[in-house]
Amino acid sequence: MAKGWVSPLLIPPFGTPTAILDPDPFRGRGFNCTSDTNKPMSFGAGSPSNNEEDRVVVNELDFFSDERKVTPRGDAGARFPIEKETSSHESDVNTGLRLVSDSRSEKSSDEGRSLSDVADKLGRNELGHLHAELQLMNLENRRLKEMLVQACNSYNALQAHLATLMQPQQNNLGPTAAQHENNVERKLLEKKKSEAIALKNLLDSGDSIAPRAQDIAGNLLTDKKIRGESQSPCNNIMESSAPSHKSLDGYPDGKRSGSPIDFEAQDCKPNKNARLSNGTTVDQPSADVTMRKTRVSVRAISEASMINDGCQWRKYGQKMAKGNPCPRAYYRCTMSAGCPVRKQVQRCQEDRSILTTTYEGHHNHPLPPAAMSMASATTAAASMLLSRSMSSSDSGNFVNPNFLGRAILPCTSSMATISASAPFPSVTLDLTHSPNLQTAQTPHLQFPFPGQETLIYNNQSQFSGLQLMSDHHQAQPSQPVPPVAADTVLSAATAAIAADPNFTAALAAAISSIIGGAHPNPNSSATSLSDPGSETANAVFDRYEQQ
DNA sequence: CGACTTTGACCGGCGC
DNA sequence: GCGCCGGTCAAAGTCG
Repeated sequence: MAKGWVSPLLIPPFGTPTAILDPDPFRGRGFNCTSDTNKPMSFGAGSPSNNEEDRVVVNELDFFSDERKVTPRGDAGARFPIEKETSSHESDVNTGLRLVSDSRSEKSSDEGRSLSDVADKLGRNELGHLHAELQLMNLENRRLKEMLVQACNSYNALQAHLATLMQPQQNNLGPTAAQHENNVERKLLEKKKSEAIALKNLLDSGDSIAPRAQDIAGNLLTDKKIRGESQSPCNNIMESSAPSHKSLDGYPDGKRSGSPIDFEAQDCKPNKNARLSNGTTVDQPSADVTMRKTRVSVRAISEASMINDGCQWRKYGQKMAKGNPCPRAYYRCTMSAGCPVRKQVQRCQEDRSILTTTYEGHHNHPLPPAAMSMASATTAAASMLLSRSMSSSDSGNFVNPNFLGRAILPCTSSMATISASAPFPSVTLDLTHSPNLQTAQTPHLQFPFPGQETLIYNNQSQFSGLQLMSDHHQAQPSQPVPPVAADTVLSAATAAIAADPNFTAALAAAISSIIGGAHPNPNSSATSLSDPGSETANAVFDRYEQQ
């Protein structure tokens, strides 16, 4: 097997967040974290395959397969199962024919021919079946590629259009028609981007569940235009709704301002100039200096020291945190000089198998494909956090009664954890539970989004997860829509969040769809390691409901 | 030799 | 003001 290729057949069910983890994912592996940065839409997570068609077809076969189980195969079989099986069949048939011919050498040539014909027909039937299946996959593959290209084109066009719209907006203070139009464009842009991400993930199954776990809240957007999109509405929120009293994260007015989710080119310390790798410092814009920190944490089961999230990290420190015998490791992103993104990794004190990864900051460089969905998901989570903090500012608490409570299912309470006591807003997504999609109580959970798309939860297959459907598909229910791989659920969650101006409700709905009515493990704690004051969304909701 | 990790020192925020 | 604590720095060590 060539380096960097992870067989999609080895991906465990989504409901088992125990990741296939690379103990040292970045060293000497030629892993995709540093490659293909110029091909953000390439499929297959850095697969070195020279035959793109084969690779994609294999992935798609995996989507269609009902036997997506952990069945170790040989390398060749994992990458080219059809070809291997086909050649195997051919070999068997040939061998069988030879044996038949040999054993029947004393019989008449007509009888031998007859037997050969029968065997040949049997083999051809199976071969034909496989060929037909292969053609079907190729057809579907082409269709998905076209969809992806279309989504990318729309995304780029909207990006360009948005850039022009952003110009006049900067000169206007109050809400104008241009701003309104900008908001519309923003929504469209985010929608298209989410669609592209979902499609990319659909075609990209060569990844372990660990990055998928981090997909939910792993990192922040890298695309500068998209970042600007995320920043703009947030700034609007800040300007329009920021109260004059103490902000919810405990900081007085004026101490922090600007978009909390935009950390580009800023150090994590708000009042400290970013120090570059060459030792020099650069002055940060005033808005960045007072930037508020937002953190997104992910809890996942991992035996490795660090889960693979598609980015490249360098350890710069380790400390013994108070109250936890496990050391906390500090990493910074090394994919670009001066990238301000940091992450902390710490094991859970109660359960050493659980790894908590906390992300902070915004990448200032393109991400490899494996990290793209993760980035957008985290941006969405941070945006959700921001929107909640802004809308609940007058309550004097970080979480308002609407947070997650209304839209989310009770079973999701252990999935999303928000912090009401941390000095900065944080959200913790607990992926240590084992959602059982097969026992979903809601067989067809559907929630519409602004625009044409609809996210549908489908439990007909454990791996169906979410399907991204357009009105076109809804109008033609007879047309089969290929089920999306389970890992795409997280991207679909991203899509849900990004497509809905109400990030909270969208996140709640998306998470609800992820676990699909699963019953969380009551023995598992959803409390954030780094934040003892964290509480589950439902607990928060209940507490505020009583007030 | 370069990239990376380790680890003690240092810095700043915060509570008392 | 002082001490605690989280976070970062940077020199030394390690590894391939």
